[in-house]
Formats: sequence, C-alpha cells, structure tokens
Amino acid sequence: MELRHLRYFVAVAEGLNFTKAAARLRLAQPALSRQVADLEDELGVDLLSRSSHGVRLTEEGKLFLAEARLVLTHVDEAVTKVRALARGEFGELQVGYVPPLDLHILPRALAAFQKTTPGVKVVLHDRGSDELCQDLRDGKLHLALMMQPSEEATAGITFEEVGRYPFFVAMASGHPLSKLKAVPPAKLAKQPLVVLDRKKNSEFHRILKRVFAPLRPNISTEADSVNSLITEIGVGRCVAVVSQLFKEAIGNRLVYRRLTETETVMCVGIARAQNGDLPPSGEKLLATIRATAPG
Amino acid sequence: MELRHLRYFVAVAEGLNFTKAAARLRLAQPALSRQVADLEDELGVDLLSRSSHGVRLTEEGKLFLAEARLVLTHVDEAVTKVRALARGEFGELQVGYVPPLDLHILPRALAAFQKTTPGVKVVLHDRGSDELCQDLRDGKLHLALMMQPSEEATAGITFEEVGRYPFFVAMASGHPLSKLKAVPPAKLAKQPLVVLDRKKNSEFHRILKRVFAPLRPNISTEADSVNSLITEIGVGRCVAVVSQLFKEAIGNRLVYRRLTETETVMCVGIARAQNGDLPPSGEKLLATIRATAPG
DNA sequence: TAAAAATACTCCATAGGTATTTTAT
DNA sequence: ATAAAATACCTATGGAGTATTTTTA
Repeated sequence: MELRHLRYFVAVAEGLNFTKAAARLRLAQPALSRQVADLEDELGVDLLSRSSHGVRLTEEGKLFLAEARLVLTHVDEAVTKVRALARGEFGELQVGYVPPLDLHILPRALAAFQKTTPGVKVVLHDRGSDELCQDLRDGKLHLALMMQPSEEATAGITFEEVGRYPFFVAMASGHPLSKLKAVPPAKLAKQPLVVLDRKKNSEFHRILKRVFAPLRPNISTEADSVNSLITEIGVGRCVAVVSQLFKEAIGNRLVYRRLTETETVMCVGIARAQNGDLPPSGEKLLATIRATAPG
Repeated sequence: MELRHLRYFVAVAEGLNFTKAAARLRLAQPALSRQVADLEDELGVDLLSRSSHGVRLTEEGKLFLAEARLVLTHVDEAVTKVRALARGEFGELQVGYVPPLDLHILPRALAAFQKTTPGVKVVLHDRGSDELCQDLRDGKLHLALMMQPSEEATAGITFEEVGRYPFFVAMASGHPLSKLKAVPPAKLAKQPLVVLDRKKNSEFHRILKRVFAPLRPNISTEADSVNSLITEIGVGRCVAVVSQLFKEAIGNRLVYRRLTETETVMCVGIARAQNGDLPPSGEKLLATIRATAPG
C-alpha cells in the first residue's frame, strides 16, 4: 500500500464518482478504478459499493476514509514541520547562561527573536561556566552566553565576542567607598568582597585575580546566586566587583563606582560546539543576539 | 511522496547504515540510496548526514523519523481496524428495543456476544415500536428487538421471529383475581388495566384488542415506562396484561396468572432494514440472539 | 586497503493511458 | 440512449538491479 492509494480512495470517496475524481486527479478513469480496486484487494475489504444509484461508501469505507484522511494530513504536517525546522522556524533551542549575564542581554534578544521566529521555543538553562562548556560539547546545549573561557576550557568550543564591558564596584548606598568618584584596585583590595560561588564560576575568579594583580582580592563571602549577592551587598559590609551588565540590569537598588587603573574588562559572548550541527534556528538566534546586543 | 519513502528512510535511520538496511528490505543498496535521496530532494531538507564516521541523523532527520514512524503505525492500525470491522470484530452496533422486551432476551444475548466479540460496542436505544421501524429504515439502527409489526408498518423491514410467548395477567399479591388459577378475557375485561403509553406502543394496543375481542379492554391508566407500570400494579387497583418475558424478567415482585381462552400470543423477533447493509458484526449479534433466545 | 555510499547504466514492473465492453438508468 | 464503471490491452515512467567509482577510515 502506498499513499497514492489513500489519496485516490479519498478523492473517489469525497465525490462518490470515479470519473470526476479521475479528472480532479488529472488521471484517466480506468487507472483510478484499478488503483482503488488494488487497494480493496490488498485490504481484502470492499470500501465502495458500486451498485445502482452510483458509488456508495460501505461501513468499512467510511472508517477507512476517516483514517486515510488522518494519515494524509499527518504526512502533510510532518513535511511542513520538517521544512520549518530546516528554515529555523520551528523547534527547540537549548540555551545556557551564567546567571548575571542573562539579565541584560537575553531579555532584549529573546523578545526580538520571539517576534521574528515565534515557532521556536527557547529553553534557558542556568549553569556555571564550566558546566556550560561541557554541555555544549555533549550537544545538550546549542548556545551559551558566557564570559570568554580560558584556553584550556576552549577545546571543542567556538566563542564569539558580543561585547566588552568595564567593571564597577557595587556597594550599599552610604558605603564609605561611595564618596569616591572611582575606585582603584589598591583601595578595593582592603575591602571585604562578596563573590559568586567559586566552584561554578572559576572563570570569574580568574579574571578577578587579573584585576587585582599584583595584589589579591579580599574575598570574605561567597553567594550562591545573584539575589544572595545583592542581599549581601545591601547589608553594607561587603562590596562586589560586577560588570556593567549587572549595573544596568539591577540598577538603583545599589550604588556603583567605576573600577579604574585596570585594562581588564569582561568579554562576553556566545559559545557553541565546534562540530557544526547548530540548527538554523540557532543561527537565527545568534544573529538576533548580535543585532540586539547593547553597546 | 509515498509510504515507500517513509519505510525506506525509517529502515536506514534505525540502523544508520544503507547497506544493512537494504539487505533487511531485500533491496539493492543503490536503489535504497536513490529513494532516500529522492525523499530528501522532495522535502528540500537533508535528513541524514553522510559524513565520515558513517551515517547520522540530522535534527530534521530526527523529527521526520518520529513523524514517519507515527504515520506508518497509523496506517497499519487503520488496515487492522478496517479488516476487523469487515470480519465483524470491531465497530458499533445500534440496537433498538421496546422496553419490556429487552429485559429477558437481551441480557443473555449481549453477555454471550461480548464474550465472543469483545471489540464490538453495542449501543442500546429504548424506543417505541413505531419509532424503531422508522429508525431502521433511516439506517439509524442496525437491529431492533420488537413484536411482529403489523402489515402496514412492515414496508422496508425484515422481521425474523425469535420466539412466541403466552400472555399473563400481572397483579399485586392479594388481588382478588389471584384466587383464580387462570384468568379468561371475559373476567379480565371488568378489571381496570394499566398499559404502556399508547402513542409509542400502538402494536401492543392492537394485540390487546385481539385478545379481548369481541369485548373491549378497560384501560384505566397509561404508564410511561416499565417501572411506572410495575408501581401501578403494586398499588393494587389495576392489573396488566404482560408477556411471559415480562414475568420472567420481573419475577417475584408481582403475582401472575395465565391468560386463557385466547390463541393470541406475543410474537417477538428481530427487525432489520431490507436494504442489506447490516454489518458483519450485526450478523454475528443476530446469530447470538437466535442461539441464546429462551424457549 | 577495505568498507560504505554515490553514480552510471540498464531493465522491467507497474502506474497510467486508450479503446472498448458492460451495466444500469 | 446515456452515463459511469469495469475490462483489455498498450505505453512509458521510474523503481530496482548490476557494475563501477568515489570517499573516508
């Protein structure tokens, strides 16, 4: 049995007339008669009663008509879906990010993406930078928004910079450092710092070391999430080194001062697996992130 | 696109190897390669990546594989269903009956039928005898359990007798008539009778006239259902003329006396439309009713 | 070099066409 | 007589086979 048999049978059953159905199918009537008869032979069941008063559906024919229609529409939908998937207009994208980074870049990009490409569902995954690299290599993630990974973490990963952002010192309003216009690392090194969990964010800790070199940061507390970090800063004892993205996303709840006397900036970008099976929808999202990335 | 393309693609996708899939399909490898390539051409989408390390499914291929499998199993199920329907092992039967008649004949028949033919769902319809004939002619019912219809109602209907049952007089225990061993029509004619709704059961009223001729029944109350009828009898004022089927179904709640001095009996049987499109499952049910009919 | 898929061609099975007959109104 | 479906027979598309080349491990 082939789809042809189903298409032909449905055409006949809809008009209950072989001749007209053959014309609609651009087919000679005997060819149509034969194919439908072949179908009935294969089933071993009469689908049509060709008595007087023309053609009628048998009970079996009614059942098979309904089923054949379902099959044919199912096939059509499958074709439509797979083509949409190939055009990047359908499917699911697994996107990872390191928590503070999503807050400013992703909302803009996703809003724009959902407008142009509503059929694609973006599933976000909140991970540490090391996990992100692993999941990209394993194919569990299509894309990841993160800081530029260090050399050793880069194997099998392609990183594309989206922007560079200077560092700020975040503190509670009324904090002594807020009297300064800008904070140099030498002054900051004496302050107790709160940072995100070291195990999950080794990249950030590596950068922090560079910022303070040759001094060392005075890490007093580790926070397990961005919210905990903000709360700790709000208490007033600790300050934190954050990127401009954090400042713009969190805004007025804290006070920010520029971190000076360092060339180190935060390079933020999109990482993907090197083996090139990023789906077309992924390329589209990538283009949207590039286009909407702030400054 | 034909089912062949789906079958071939699924075979390749399952083994991720053209040569082995071709062998499984009893097909030469180039033929299989061509058909799968044709499918991809028609879709305009690559389903398989034929890179190094052999054949792999693309994202589109994974989606299409799932859809193709669904389509193929759907087709198989449709074939199985339509064949089962043709064998009378699947489907729905619309069966009508006149209320008191179902109580004894149908439970036996249906119990046996469900054992031999569990795939067929019997939908019962409680109707008056006149409605039954009309619904049979309209094709709304496949079979109806009823009294033999009068000549004029028989047009387009085939009636097959299942059994003949004598009449009884049903009364409350302690009713004066219960002192008799049997009741002749002449004595019964003086008693107030309760009967089922005349409009819906003209056949029964016709028979009642024959039973009492040349006298006339003294109809005092009409009941709209068998339950109402039983309740009315239980009150003690009215009695009812019922068939043996009623007596056997209702049993001890009432007292029964044989109605004598009449040859009139109740001919009960199965009616069906004369145009012969009773489905095979209907023939099976008919056979079961014949086999299980009491006496 | 070996193994697997693609390409080139050939062939034939069968889908589809033409002519005609059958059947029922 | 007409209209519609079936039958008979023919044609030709394209599905499948054989032989070969290409590609990659």
